[in-house]
Amino acid sequence: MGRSPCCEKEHMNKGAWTKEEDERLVSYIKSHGEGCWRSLPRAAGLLRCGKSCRLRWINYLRPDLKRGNFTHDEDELIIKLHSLLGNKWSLIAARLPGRTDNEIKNYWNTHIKRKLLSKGIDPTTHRAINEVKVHDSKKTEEKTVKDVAFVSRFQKTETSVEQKQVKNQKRNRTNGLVCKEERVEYYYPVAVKEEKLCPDLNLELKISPPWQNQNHVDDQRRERSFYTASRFYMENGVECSSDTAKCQTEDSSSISYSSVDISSTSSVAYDFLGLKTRVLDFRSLEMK
DNA sequence: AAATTGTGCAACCGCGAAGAA
DNA sequence: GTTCTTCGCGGTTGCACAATT
Repeated sequence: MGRSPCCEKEHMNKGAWTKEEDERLVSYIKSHGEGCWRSLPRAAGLLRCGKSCRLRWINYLRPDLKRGNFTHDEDELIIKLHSLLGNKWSLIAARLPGRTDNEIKNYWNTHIKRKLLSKGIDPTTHRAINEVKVHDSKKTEEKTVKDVAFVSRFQKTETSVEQKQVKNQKRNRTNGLVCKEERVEYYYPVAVKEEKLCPDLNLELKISPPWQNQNHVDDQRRERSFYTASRFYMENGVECSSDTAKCQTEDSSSISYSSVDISSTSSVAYDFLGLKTRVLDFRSLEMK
C-alpha cells in the first residue's frame, strides 16, 4: 500500500516556475519564514505542492545561493568529499557554502564524472579503472596495483544493515559535534601493501578513554605488520597529524582508529584527490 | 538551413524516517 | 504499538539550448 500523495496533483501547477510564482514564494518566506511546507502554498497563494515550493526555494530562490561556475577548489573538494561520503549530496553540499545538493549532484553527473573518467579514475570507487577491472575479475591477489583510494561507506554496494546504521547515525547528530560511532563510519579504508592489492580491510575501530590511547597505539603497531597507518586527529578544534587518531567529543572521551597509509604510497589517483598531504576535519563534515 | 544528437540543469518522483495523533 | 503526515534525500526525467552532421 503506497503513501497518499502529498497534494491533490490535479489542481496543482507543474513544470517550470513563472516569475510571478517565484516572487510570491520569496515574499511569503521573507515575511513568514520557512514554516510548514504543506500549508505554505495555500497561504502564499500558489498552486503548487509544498514539496515543489520547498525545492524551488532551496535550489533556486534562497538568497544565500552562489550562482555561477564551480571553482577549481570546489571541484577538488567535491571529489574529495565524494570519495569519503559517496552520493551523500546533502552532506557534500553542507561543506560548500552557497551550493545546493541538487546543483552538486548535477555538476557531478555532467562534469566531474567525465573528468575523472578521462583521467582513468572510476568515479564510483575513486580507484584507477584498471584496478576496478582487477576487482571484477576476482584476481585481486594475483594482480598488482599502484593506487590507493578511500572508498565510501555509502556506495550502493553497502548492505541494507549498513544503510540503516548509517541513517540512524545520521540522525544521532548533536549540535556541531557528531557522535563517535558516526564519525567512525566515514572511514572505509582500502589498504595497499606495497604493490599487491590486499582484500578490503574491515579495520577494527576501538573507542577508549584517553588514557588508553598509548597502549592501543602500541597494540596497533604490532598488529599492522603489513600495513602502515597514517593517522589523523583533532584536538580542541585543531587539526593535527599524529600516530594516534583521536577526536574529542562532548563527554571528553576520545576515539582511536587507524586509517590507510597515505604517506608512503604514491599514486596518480591519490595525488589527484589531493589527500596525500592534507588532513581532513571530519567534525566539520557534519554542519547541518 | 534543417535535422539530429549531445549537454546542462530545473524539477519531479518515490522512498525512508521522524514525529504527531 | 500503529497509522498518518510531513520532511528531506537521492535518483531520474524532461525540456531548452548548443553543437554537430
